[in-house]
Amino acid sequence: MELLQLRYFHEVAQTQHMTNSAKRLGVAQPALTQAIRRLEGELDAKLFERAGRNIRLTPCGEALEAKVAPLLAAFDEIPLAIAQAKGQERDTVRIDVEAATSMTVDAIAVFRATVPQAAFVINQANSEARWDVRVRTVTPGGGGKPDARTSQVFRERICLAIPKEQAKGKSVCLADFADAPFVCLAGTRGFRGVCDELCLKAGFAPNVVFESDSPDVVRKFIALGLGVGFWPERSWGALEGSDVVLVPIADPGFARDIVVETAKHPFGQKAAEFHALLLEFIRRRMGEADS
Amino acid sequence: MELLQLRYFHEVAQTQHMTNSAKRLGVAQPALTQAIRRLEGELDAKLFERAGRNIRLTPCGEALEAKVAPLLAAFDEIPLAIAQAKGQERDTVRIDVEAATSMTVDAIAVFRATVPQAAFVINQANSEARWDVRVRTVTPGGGGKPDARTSQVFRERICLAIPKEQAKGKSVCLADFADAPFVCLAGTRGFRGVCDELCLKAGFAPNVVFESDSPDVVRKFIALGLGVGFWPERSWGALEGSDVVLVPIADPGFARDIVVETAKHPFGQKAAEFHALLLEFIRRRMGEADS
DNA sequence: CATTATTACGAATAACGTAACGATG
DNA sequence: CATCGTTACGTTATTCGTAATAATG
Repeated sequence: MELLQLRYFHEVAQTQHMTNSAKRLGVAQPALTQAIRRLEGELDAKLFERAGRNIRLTPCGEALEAKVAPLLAAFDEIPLAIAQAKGQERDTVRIDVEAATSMTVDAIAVFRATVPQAAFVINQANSEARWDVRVRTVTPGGGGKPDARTSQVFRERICLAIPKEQAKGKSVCLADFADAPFVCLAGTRGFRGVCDELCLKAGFAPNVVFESDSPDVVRKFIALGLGVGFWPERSWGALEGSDVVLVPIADPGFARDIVVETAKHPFGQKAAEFHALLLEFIRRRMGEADS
Repeated sequence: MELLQLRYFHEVAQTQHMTNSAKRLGVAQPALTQAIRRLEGELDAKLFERAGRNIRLTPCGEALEAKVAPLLAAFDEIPLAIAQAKGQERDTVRIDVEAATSMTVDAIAVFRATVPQAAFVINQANSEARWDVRVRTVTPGGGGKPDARTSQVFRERICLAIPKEQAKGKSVCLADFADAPFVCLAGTRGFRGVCDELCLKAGFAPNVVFESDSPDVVRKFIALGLGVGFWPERSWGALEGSDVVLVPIADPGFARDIVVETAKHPFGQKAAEFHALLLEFIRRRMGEADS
């Protein structure tokens, strides 16, 4: 049961005339007859019957025509739908955000104010899905391979958020917090993964008393003084609560790289524009930039 | 854009895996790749893109899948729909009724009481449409060719309906009604055609003062005594009104044949049963039967 | 006898399968 | 190096078109 046969059938069902339909279809009459015959054989039902010199739909043929007509119309819409999808895609930006979420959504808000017709599809660390722009975080020296893709790296220090009264100098040593309660993000990738990796290198094992997969919750716990926690210097914004301060860590290597990647080949015009804006946006907020 | 290509595409879109899909489809992997490539070429859009070792739907591919999936499901229903139509047709009787309408519908009522699941499709003298049973009327000797099809003929006299006081004998001569007002059916086929033909043969020209395409209206006019009119002896039933009588016509040839035909080949079981009942029904009402 | 649908047969097109290749983790 | 997708090429199968045949009014 091929699509061409059904198109032929539909045409003949409308005109109830082989010769005329053959002309309109641009094929020879025998080809039409054969195609109809094949269809009848596959469906095991007579679709037309002779009525004098002409032919006429059988009841089965009428049933088939009722089924087929709307389907063929739907098929003819497919190329249009594809073209629309292709056109729409030019204004769609697909983002895979694994870090720096708040900065990214802020950038999106700014972008949409400038380009209202832009559409966004945002996944969180779902590497299966397609993405035009991706924001990840890696350890500075570590396995973070910048990849063959165009990428841009911003480095920032990882600080420790501690109660104000414990802040004695310009920086702190982790060893002083061997027994302190830690509040951490949950999960293995992103910021948590970087912190775990760095602690491992420094030979330090934080006493994690509370975890959450929401940075906002972690922020609140730290702000309430319930524990200390790692905190990126800038990208997460200032900590609320006046009795908590952010101090650099004296131990070496406590920093992270935020990597902004763009898909290799095909990404729409608006994705490129957004990428440029996102880089500028992050650069301004971070105050420092490295490639 | 062939149906097979779309089936292949649908399968691959679901698994996002060429090799597995090829196995499930029972074709070689290269054939799958080629089919997808052809489809992409026709639609002028990339449908899949490489994601590492595997492949992934592009946005256009997702749009196509959304369009195609329900259509393929609908196509798979076609054979079932045809089978249903074929089965249902066994209990459907298609009738083309050009004469003896009241008797036919009475027969249908009787038949349905016996076989409730039977369905009827009734057209009035629409020879284009398909019919299993056909009821026509022809002049006895005339061009009415009983056809190669199985047919059954019932002959009845055509009488004249006249006011009772004018009825002087057992029959009347048309010449006596040369100036009488006639009430006739409109149209050229059926009973009217037979009457016109017979009058022409008899060298008689009725003075038609009123025509209607509805036998019921004609019946009323005659019953009210507004004119005289031709009336089949039995098949239209008795005339209402006690001051009108039905008298035979002395002029020769005033009769009509009611022809019941059955379609040559394919008509369902119930159509055959109804045909038998209709013949018996008419035979009983007419009192006389000829083949 | 003119028109319409069907059958027969040769030719062209397109799909498939095997094998070799390229890419990727 | 093992797996997956792609390209190359020879083979097979299906479909189409021309011509001849049958049926119908």
